[in-house]
This record gives sequence, structure tokens and C-alpha cells, in this order.
Amino acid sequence: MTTNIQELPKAYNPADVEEKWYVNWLKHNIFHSEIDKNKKPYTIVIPPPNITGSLTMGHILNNTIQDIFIRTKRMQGFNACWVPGTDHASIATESKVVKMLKDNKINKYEIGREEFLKHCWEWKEKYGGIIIQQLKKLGVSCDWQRERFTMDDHYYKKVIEAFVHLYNDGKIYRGFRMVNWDPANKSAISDEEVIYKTVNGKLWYFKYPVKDSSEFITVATTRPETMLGDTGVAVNPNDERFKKFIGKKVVLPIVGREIPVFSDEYVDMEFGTGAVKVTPAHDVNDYDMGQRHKLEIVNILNDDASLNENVPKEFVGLDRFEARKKVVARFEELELLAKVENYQNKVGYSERGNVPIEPYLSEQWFMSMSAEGGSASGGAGLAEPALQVVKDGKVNYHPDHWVKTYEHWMTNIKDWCISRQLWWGHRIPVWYCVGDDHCKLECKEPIVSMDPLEKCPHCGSKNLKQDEDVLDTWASSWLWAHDVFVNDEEQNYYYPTDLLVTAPDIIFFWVARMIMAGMYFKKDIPFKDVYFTSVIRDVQGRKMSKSLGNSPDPLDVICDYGADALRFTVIYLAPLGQDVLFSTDKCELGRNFSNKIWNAGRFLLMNAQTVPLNEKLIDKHIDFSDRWINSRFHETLSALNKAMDKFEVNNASKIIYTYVWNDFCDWYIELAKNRLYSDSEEVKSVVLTRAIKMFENLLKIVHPFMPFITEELWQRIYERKEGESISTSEYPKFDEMLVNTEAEKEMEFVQDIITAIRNVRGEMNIPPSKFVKAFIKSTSVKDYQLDYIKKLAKVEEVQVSEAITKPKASASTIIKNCEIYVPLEGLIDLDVEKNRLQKEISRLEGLLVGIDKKLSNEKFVSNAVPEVVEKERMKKKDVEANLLKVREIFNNLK
RNA sequence: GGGCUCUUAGCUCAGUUGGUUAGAGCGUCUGCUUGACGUGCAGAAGGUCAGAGGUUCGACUCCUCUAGAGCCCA
Repeated sequence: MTTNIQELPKAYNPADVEEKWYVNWLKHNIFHSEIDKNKKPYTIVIPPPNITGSLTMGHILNNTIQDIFIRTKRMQGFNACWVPGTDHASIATESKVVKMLKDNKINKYEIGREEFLKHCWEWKEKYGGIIIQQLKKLGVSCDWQRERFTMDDHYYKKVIEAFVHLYNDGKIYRGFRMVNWDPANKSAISDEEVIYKTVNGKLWYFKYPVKDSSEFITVATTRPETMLGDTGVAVNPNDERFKKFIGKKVVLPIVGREIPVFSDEYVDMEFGTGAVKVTPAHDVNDYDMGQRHKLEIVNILNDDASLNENVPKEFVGLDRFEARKKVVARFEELELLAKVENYQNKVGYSERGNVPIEPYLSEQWFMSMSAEGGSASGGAGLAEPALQVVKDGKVNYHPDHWVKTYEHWMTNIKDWCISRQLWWGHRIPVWYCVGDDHCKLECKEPIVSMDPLEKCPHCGSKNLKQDEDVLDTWASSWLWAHDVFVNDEEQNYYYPTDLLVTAPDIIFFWVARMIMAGMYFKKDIPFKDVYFTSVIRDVQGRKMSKSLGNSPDPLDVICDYGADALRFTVIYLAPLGQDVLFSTDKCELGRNFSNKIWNAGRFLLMNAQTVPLNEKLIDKHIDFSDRWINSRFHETLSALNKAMDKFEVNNASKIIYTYVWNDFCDWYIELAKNRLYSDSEEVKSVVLTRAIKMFENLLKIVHPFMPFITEELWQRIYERKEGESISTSEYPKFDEMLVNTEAEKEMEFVQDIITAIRNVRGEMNIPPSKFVKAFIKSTSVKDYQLDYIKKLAKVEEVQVSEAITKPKASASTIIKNCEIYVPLEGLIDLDVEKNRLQKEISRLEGLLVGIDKKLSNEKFVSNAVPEVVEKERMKKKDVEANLLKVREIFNNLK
């Protein structure tokens, strides 16, 4: 034993140990994994945090869970490999860099693509690693040698390769379509990046004059400015009110364009006036109607959502919201504004830009998702196999109710718009021949190529232009599960990965698409299990967000409470599938728990200063308390393993907590003190040696949850070699032989006696410093149990016999047919005692009523399982016997 | 509008295939510098399991409806 007890402060101080051990772990590279055909791999790929992000409570939860699994598996002998990394976050990063440049009066378009990308890389070098450094503070055991970035050369190439492959397979196509346009970033975004918000808006009613008539058709709209692009008015064919107008024309106010009135089933007669203005260029449904009725398409917006040349002069260049006001004002002037109503509607906002999106027609690249969705190559789409493996249980969701959500989305999936009008990201590997006089017909087609093109393969022209757009970030990270492994050998060994731990809000963005990519490119699932984490909220149940300022900085929390405390608290609070209401002060739970473990270790180490350890004697002087703690440990281990197998990490943390605090500290250590302070050097040595062994096992099962404190104590209880770590020590194995029901029953009996006496002491207000006598009327109490009872219940003298009669002026209590008397000369308060006994009598009577009710019910006796009936009969016997005794005592009370 | 989840002690939550006296942590109350720990120890109080029906010998647990909260999709 090398530890000098002076080095062990009374309270655990995480700052002293965390940094030290993380550096040590990295120094010895113990989290690194290499292919080892003799070992089974256990693989996790990290959900790559975004390089613009900083650590949130969500990351803490998510990564702690991953770490718990990977550390457990590592200790259990698997070749554990946890691949970390970050993603390039196309939109988020680009907008940060654009803003930074803007602050320096630099315009992205003026410096050009190449120069801009240099700034992006610089930015990435400077800030992109922050979140990784923060993660390390949490103690995560990632294989940092394998750290990846979605724009690493290798990975970049894989993304491009995937595009080319899918294009050649007919799964990617270019199309002029209505997309969600983010005017802030001037880019298309996918359906998933649109967030619908409820806003209090208005519904404006506009009167459109019918041509060659004095009548009007009134339409209602939430977006008045779009009327400048109207090319029709639609009504429901069954709507009697408008039948007469069908086939006629209205003259679009302000614009003067004559547009047709037509009928379409789509129109909801109940909504607004029943007549709908149709703007095919700026509304998805209107676009569809426009196609059906061959309406003109008038695009009135620029890419920044200002109005373009296709509107009357007075509106050109106006921002869409300015234009809205002006259109309404003009309608008022023209006396064509019928009315205005307050109206609550859902408006789509861009996730990153946080501005209302515009449905916008533009040329974009799409990926076919389902076979039905029109995959040019025919055959199965990407979605079908990805849905199948989840339905078949090849990929398991935890909690499994996410399967339904997934299924619903997958069966209603639309094609994925994968092009973004941005520069930071994977540039679409497509070239266009803008050639010259020699161009052929084929030159009009996009030319897709893995490698940069020198000249047009059709006409030989060197006048080529590469597509300006980059790919959606998710169209790169969907390859993450396999392409973080850089060659076939690695992929064959580590893929499919075992577990993905992620927040439920990216189930469509990422989880679904990774499964598609896995099934398409690898013909195999990307992971066997998916753990959807809780959502962390504040105590009021609000989502944590920067704008609300309700999100604590995890690094501050680590600083105040320690990483172990934060990890344990978050896990303890986070049941599977349930939101977590978190506040910093809840970390006291974890901090107190750390301190408890620390002090248990401190106690053992203090004793080891004077008592020599002796492994040779470890099987000597074994008593029921030893058998009991061993039994409890193995039961705990079994429950823990089961919980982990079912992905109940939260439950696992509770199992551990109970074992450490209630079994090990409250009882086992307290019992061990008896023998630790005995006269026999041999007994002392044996008991301490065994206790430290038990403690080492305890540390091991706690380690995946709380890596730092357990490493520190593990290193102190025995001398370890340089580079040795609890992280790579062997996890305890469950041994059913060591589960000892007899010992548990015996211990329970002793605990009950001790608790009963303590209870009497408490109720009778006997000061803890005062010893009492105890008389136990029983034959079941063993002599060797008495020392424990005396010590833990503060009893100076105890008599056990079947012949005991109740001493005068004593308090009594009954447990398991065993009467216990505590004489209290001068101390007993008859009223208090009466009260106590009366309470017990009432309780037993109530119980008996319930049992009798059951047993006197013939149907119960004949229908219930025999064991249950028998159990009730036994219970009745016990309760009756106890009741008899308590009543007797009560009646004789003087 | 469709789907999913939830409603158990003052608060936050457990409660395995229907059979215990419904549990834990925090908070509350009482007592305690007991030779690891006051970030602690010992004891106690506190629940007609959202409401109403139903199935069953038996329902916190299964079914139906109602009310409320949240999430996702349209």
C-alpha cells in the first residue's frame, strides 16, 4: 500500500484527478482499437457534432451513454472501438464565415469561391476542434487516433463517389422543381430543415373584378404579395356560388393581367371565401394545380426574396414583406380590400436561417427515395430496404415506439433535394459543357465524373463549367457509419457497427438516411441498435436553447461538480424515452454519490495503513455478512447486465447506486467494522483484504459511469504498473453459484432486528449516545449475529431466549414472530408506546381484513394460482400470530 | 386532421408477463460532531396510482371513453 492517507482529502475533489487521468489514458493510448481477428469488435460511431457547435447538455447525455456502453464492452473483453469526429455543417459554417467576413467588410462574392473556402478552412482550424476538446473533459473513451471529419480527403472522395454511383444508377436526377427556399442563406433546403411555427398573422380578402362584368370574386390570402404572381383563380366544381364564373376571366388588380377562373377538386369550399388565388410559382399546391390546368408560371422573387422584374415597376426590388404592405395599401386605395381577419397559421421557417422560407421554383438535384417516387432505374428505391430492416427487427430501436414514426415517414417519403447553393461542402461532381460551335446534342446533358474534367467527353471542348452547388451536409454524413473506416479490411471487421446513440430529432435527417446508405452501398445495416436519447429540458420543461439562456454550460457544471457527478446525474435522471428536466443543482446527487464512493475508499485505505493485506487468507473467517455481500454483488451484477442488455442505462445507474450506497456502505462496511476493530490481527487482515477485493469489484462496475473517481481509487487500493488502467481491467463476471438466498434471508433478518430497535430508539427519543438493553424472544437469532446487532443498534446487552418475558417498563416491537423488548426504565412514555402499538395493531388488522376478504372468496380460492393462494394463507398465519402478540403486549401495558 | 408518448408522495420519476403492506432521489419533520463521509448517519410523516366505465377471483398494470400535458407529421 503506497497511498499516504494524508493525500486523501475528506471530500472528493474531482479537479485533482480528472485532468491527470485523461492525460494518462491518452498517453498510453488505451482507447485505440486495431483489427484483432481474435477478438469480437464492438463498434460505435459518434454522431458527429457540428464544427460550429459547442458542448450542450444534450451532448453530455448522448456521449455519456455511448461511453458507458463502450467502456463496459471494453472491460468485458470486446475490441471496443468508438470513432469520434465532426461534421462540416455546410449552412451553419458558411453563415458563420460569411458573417465574420462581413464584419471585416469582405463580401463572399467579391473574393470568390477559392478565397472564401480558404477562410472556411481557417475558421475550421481555429474553432472546429472546440467541441472535441470539450468532449474530452467529459472523460469519453473515444479512439482519438481515428478522429474523422466529413471533409477529410478520404471522406470527401467517398461522398463524391457515392454521388457518381447513385447518378449512374439513376437514383439522382436534376429537376426544375418547387423547393423550400431559404432567402437568408439563398439556398434550397430539404423538407426536414423546415420548421413550422404557429404565427399570429392575418387573412386578407381581395376582390378580383370579373372581366366584362360588374361582379367580383373575392379570394383570401395570408401572403398578399404573391398576388402579383397569380395566374388563375380556382373554385370547387361543386360550389354553386361560383359555377357561373367558371371559364370566365378576372382582371388581376394592380397588375392588369387577365387570368382564368377554373374549377379543381382540390379547393376547399369551407376555407376563406371558397375561391382561391393561384400562384403556381410560389406555392406547392398552386404549382400542382397550375400543372393540371396548364397555367402560366410567373416567378416574382429574386433569390433573396425581393421582388424581381416580373412585377409592376413600383414593386420591383422591394423586400417581400415591404411588398406585402404595399399590396394591401394599393388594394385599399382601389377599394378592393373586402376585409381583414386575424388568422393563426403555420409558417415554415428555415432551420438555420430562421426566416420564413419561400416555395421557390428552381433547378436542383434530387435523390429518388422510393421506387414509387420515380427512380429512373426502376427497382427498389432507397427507402424500401431501409424500412424493411427496421420492421424486421434487424435494426432495433430503443425505445421501440420510434419504429412507428419511422415507418410513417418512410412510407410517405418524398425525393430528397440534395443541392445547396453554398460553397462550403462537397461540390457536386457535375460539369456542363458551355462549349462552342462543335457542341453535340449530348453536350446539353450534365457530365458526372469522379475526377475533375479537363474537356468535354462529347465535343472535346475545354470550356467546361462545374456545377456551383454543394451537397446537403446529410448527404455526406449518411455515409458515416461505414466510411469512417478507411479500407475494406476495416469495414469488414468493424461494420456493421453495434450501437448508435442519438437524439430523436434527427431520426429522419440522419438515422433513416444512414440506414438507406448502409443498405445501398454496403448491402447491410449500419448498426444493430439505435438508442434514442431523452430530450434535456429546463426545470420548467422548456427545451434548452441559447436564446432562452436556460442552457447551462456543461463545462461550468464539470468545473463545479466534476465530470463523474455530471455524468451520473444526467444518466440517473434520464429514463429511456422520457424527457429530462435538468437544473445544475441536481448534480448534487452525482456529487454526493462521488463523495460517498470516495469516502468508502478512504475508509478502507485508512485501515490499510495499519492492517496488512493478505490474499492467502482470503477464504478464512467467512461469515454470513461476507456471503451476503457477495450474493448481493452478483445479484446486482446480474440485474445490471440485464438492464444494459435492454438498454436501460438509467435503470442500471439506479441498480449501481443502491448497491453502493445501501448495501456496501450502509451495511457491509458498518458490519465489517466489528471485525476490523477486533483483537485478532488475522481476522483484521482477512476482513480488510476481502473488503478491498469487494471494493475493487464495485469500482469496476461503477467505472463505465464514473471513469475518473474509479480510476483514482483503483490505482490507490493496489499498486499498479505504469499504463495499467481500470478501463482495461476485466469486468466482473456473474456467478450464479455466489447468489446465496440463505445468506440474504439471514441478513434480512438481522437488518430487521436492527432496524426495529433503531425504530424504538427513534420513537422513544433515546439519544444515539445512550446504549440500551434488548431482550429478544426467539430461537432463530444466532450468537454470532449478536455482536452485529449490538454494534449497529447501539445495544450494550442482549438476551435471546424463547423463555423471555416482557421486562417492566419496556418498549416492544415484533418482527417475523420474534418479540423484541427494550427496557426503558424512567424513559418510557406510556402514551407514546401505546400510540406505537396501536398503530401497529391497526396496520395488522387492515392487512388481515384484506387477506380474509380474498380467502373467503371462493372464486379466488378456486381460480387463482395455487401458489398465490398458499402465499395468502401463510401471510394470514403470520399476521394473526403477530397481531395476537401485539394485542397482548398492548393489553398488559402499564 | 393523423400518429406517438405521458398523467403514481410537495417536486422529479421507478413500478418487469395483472397477485407486496405501491418504491427511490430531492424536499419536509425529529434526533445526532458514532474512530470514511454533515456532500454524512439514524428515524418519521406524506399516495382513494388523472376521472368514469369494463374484463377478471383479483387492475397502478389489460380494454373503452373523458379530461389534461407534450412531441412528430400533414
